[in-house]
Amino acid sequence: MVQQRLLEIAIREFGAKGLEGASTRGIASAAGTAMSSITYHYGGKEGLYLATADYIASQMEDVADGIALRPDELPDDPAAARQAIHFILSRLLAKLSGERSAEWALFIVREQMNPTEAFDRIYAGPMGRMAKALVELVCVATGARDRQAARLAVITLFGQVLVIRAARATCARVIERDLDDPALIEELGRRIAANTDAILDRMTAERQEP
Amino acid sequence: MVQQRLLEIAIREFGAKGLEGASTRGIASAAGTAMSSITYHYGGKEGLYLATADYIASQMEDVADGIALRPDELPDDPAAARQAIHFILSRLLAKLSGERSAEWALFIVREQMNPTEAFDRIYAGPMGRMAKALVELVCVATGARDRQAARLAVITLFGQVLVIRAARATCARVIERDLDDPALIEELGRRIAANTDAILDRMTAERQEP
DNA sequence: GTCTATACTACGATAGAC
DNA sequence: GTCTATCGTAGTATAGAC
Repeated sequence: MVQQRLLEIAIREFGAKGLEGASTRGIASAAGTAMSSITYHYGGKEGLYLATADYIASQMEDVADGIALRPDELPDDPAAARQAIHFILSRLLAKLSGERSAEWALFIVREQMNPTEAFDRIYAGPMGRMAKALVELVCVATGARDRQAARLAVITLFGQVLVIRAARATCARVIERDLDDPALIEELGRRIAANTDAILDRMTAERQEP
Repeated sequence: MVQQRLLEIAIREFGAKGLEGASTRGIASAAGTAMSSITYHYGGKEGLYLATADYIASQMEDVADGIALRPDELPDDPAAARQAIHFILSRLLAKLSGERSAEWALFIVREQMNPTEAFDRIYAGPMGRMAKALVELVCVATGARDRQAARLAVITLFGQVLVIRAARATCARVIERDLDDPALIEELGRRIAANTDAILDRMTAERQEP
């Protein structure tokens, strides 16, 4: 399918060079088609850019696959909530450390720092649902009274996982090992899980004596 | 100074569009000079790109300013080491949450995911020294026997801070408040400090019963 | 040291053949 | 639905005026 090939290449090109920097000619020729097919299918460069964001959002569905994210599905006892947090974070780590995430990571990070309509489309998908679910789960797991504390905790928990992708070269130098080694990622996952438990324990304690 | 103006604009342009995507004409005209002055001063586009990396590294000196990073200057008792970790992380948070870091952040993140010689130059500066120092400090603070555990912890600690820049739009949506608000950043700093203590405590405990 | 002038390649959009 | 052809604009590099 021409359209699918165009979108796959577009993720890489827009990720590497941005909306302005990327060239429709380059994308089209890499996809083995004529430039004018972008005009035909997406109306132009901006149209392809937004379609790429939608495509990324749809690709993220499998990260959330099998995870209960709907507010009414979330557990209401602390232990189960904590387990759900561990599950989501380990799923995210598997995704972010995988080779394939490298392709759309730069696209998303660019939108994170300089959001356009494309970010709205990405966040409207599994990403936003996962973020909302994590806040709820942290509230349940720690019995937090104010949501604000849970929100701050969620972004620090997420940061622990994000770093393997967003600061990949630094991680490689600090750890001095091949980041593609599954054993290393598993080790990092255990570290993150232990950190998460330590953080949630402390937040539970904070609740008693603030 | 023409060269300084050129470098400031180059950070933004290369950050937004990468080496290929950015245009020397665009950089030169935004800096109010002719394109050929880039050829004169830096030999061409690649030369300017590497000079931009050096410039970023030099700009990072003030993040490390006043922080003891030389191996022989590091404290050797756990409490002082822990305090030094807190100090470095809070300094990093102040820098990464500040408006000015937005400019070079994309340049660095791009190099993180797709490292070139430019990353070597950046990492050779304060960034690499800070990473090395953090590993040592975590070892001292927790009495860790193996360095590998300390290395993994350092990248998760760093991730907590990095997230405010690398996933800025997501943070804004999760927290539902203005990320430029200094009070919010202070609140986040307290959360990170508490998390860090919880993590270091747990690592110290892990050492006794592994 | 900074500029203009020039040569050549590549860009996005569009019209029209098939 | 996919292609080629063409338009006007913008890209890098280089040579040379001042």
